[in-house]
Amino acid sequence: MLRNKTIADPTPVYFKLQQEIQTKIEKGQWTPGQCILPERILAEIHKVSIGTVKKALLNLVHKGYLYRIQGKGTFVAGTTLRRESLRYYRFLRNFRDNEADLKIKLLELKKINGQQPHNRYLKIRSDQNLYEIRRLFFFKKNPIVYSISYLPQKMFQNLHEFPIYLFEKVTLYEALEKNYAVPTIYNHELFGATVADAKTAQLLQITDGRAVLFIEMLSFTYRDKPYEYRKSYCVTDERKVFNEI
Amino acid sequence: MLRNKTIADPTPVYFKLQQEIQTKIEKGQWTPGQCILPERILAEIHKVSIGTVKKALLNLVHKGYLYRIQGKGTFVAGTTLRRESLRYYRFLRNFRDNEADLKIKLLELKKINGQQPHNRYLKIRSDQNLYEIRRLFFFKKNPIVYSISYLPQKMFQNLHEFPIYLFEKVTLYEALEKNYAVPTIYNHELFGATVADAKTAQLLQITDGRAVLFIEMLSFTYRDKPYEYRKSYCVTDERKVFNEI
DNA sequence: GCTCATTTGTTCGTATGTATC
DNA sequence: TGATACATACGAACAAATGAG
Repeated sequence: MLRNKTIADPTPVYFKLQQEIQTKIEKGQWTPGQCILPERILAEIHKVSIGTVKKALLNLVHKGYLYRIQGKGTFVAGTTLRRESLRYYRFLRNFRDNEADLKIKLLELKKINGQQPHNRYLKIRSDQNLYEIRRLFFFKKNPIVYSISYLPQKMFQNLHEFPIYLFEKVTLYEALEKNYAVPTIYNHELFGATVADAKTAQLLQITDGRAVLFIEMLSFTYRDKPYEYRKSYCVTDERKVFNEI
Repeated sequence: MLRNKTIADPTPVYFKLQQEIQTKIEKGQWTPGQCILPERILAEIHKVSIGTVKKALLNLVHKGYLYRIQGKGTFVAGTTLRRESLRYYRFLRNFRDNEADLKIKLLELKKINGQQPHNRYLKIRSDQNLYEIRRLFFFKKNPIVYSISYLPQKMFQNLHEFPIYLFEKVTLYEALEKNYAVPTIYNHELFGATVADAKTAQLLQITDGRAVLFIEMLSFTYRDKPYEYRKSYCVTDERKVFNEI
């Protein structure tokens, strides 16, 4: 057992181990915060050297699946750790402004029939039904964002049975990660300017026909699976949407 | 010479080597595309093991400063390699659309006095002068973006002496990287919706007072030094600005 | 506060595989 | 084919952080 590699399979040993662990995390068999087996044990089990185990684990640290604490152990990471490369909106007046603290109000959560282009974006059949979540975000009592989210019912069963505060106290992605083990890996966004329609203008307390920022967002979880399509209308006179690349 | 570490300096050897190489690249002593010394030689020079050199080099590969080709060598990377974590705008109609190919027209390049908030954003004194670059971006003969860039004169001396095509054939960041060795490391952006003023509306060939997407961008090079402040006005009825996070 | 077992972090050295020219 | 350079893998030793007793 000096060499686990054969001529037929050029896949490095560390890579196989790395993939094995990644899969366990993606399937939810190893959950965020959990301490995994120490290097030494993993090396014994897989009959490889410590160095090989180290390489596999460090690669997964780089990819954001694990984090390590010297003297304590190796742990499964949650979305928050990967969030340094995943930025959600912040609202600023200018580049030196402090971040605005937003309050969330849930307007409506209901089941709706599948529709286009939503289902196409979510990569589900057109007859699959959706959850529709309408929310209003406030900055100091003033509404500044109105958003409508669409999620596959099949993926988030019984979402309507959760208490309302779940959607008002934490961001949607935090709620979904906790309750459905669906971490956000990356987002796609489209930015545009549009004119507020009557309903949106009323909700955002602006005059009908004013220019608002329109953002379409598609959020992806593991294996490039889209799980949320969201449309947002933002009042940007005072505060603009901030993005750090 | 068994251990290079002393009690007084707990900084790992690989980290010092890593920083040394990174500095050489940042200062332009080692330029993009250049092949650096092989592992073995670096190990001899610094009197460390191959493994330690490897660790330093692999970290810099991960940070985007180097790339390695088995059997050939280790090379200094250009901005393009780091660009996977640095996205510039793309224009799409929807999430499944193909990217639009834009043509650039330089409207004006002139020296102007320093002004606020520009100089503050660029972290330069208020008496330092600027270059102002006005450009128009076309998609199939139709203007869709009007942008005004501000750069520190001191940092880009003789920029006005470059031929016009430099600003029309390649993106501004490519031109700056090539001619001034100023690679883009990250951007900050502010998105908003606004109403086109008379001049902007005329340039973008839209009716006065229509909603346009307004983007403010601050670009940073090494050591968190801002080098460009840009304001862009985008027509987004057909195509929206795409962002991949 | 101290000791000690555990765990990760760093460094070394060696051998072999594989890609490039 | 051979020389060179990077990639993988092994094993060993010690440093440094953690937490329990």
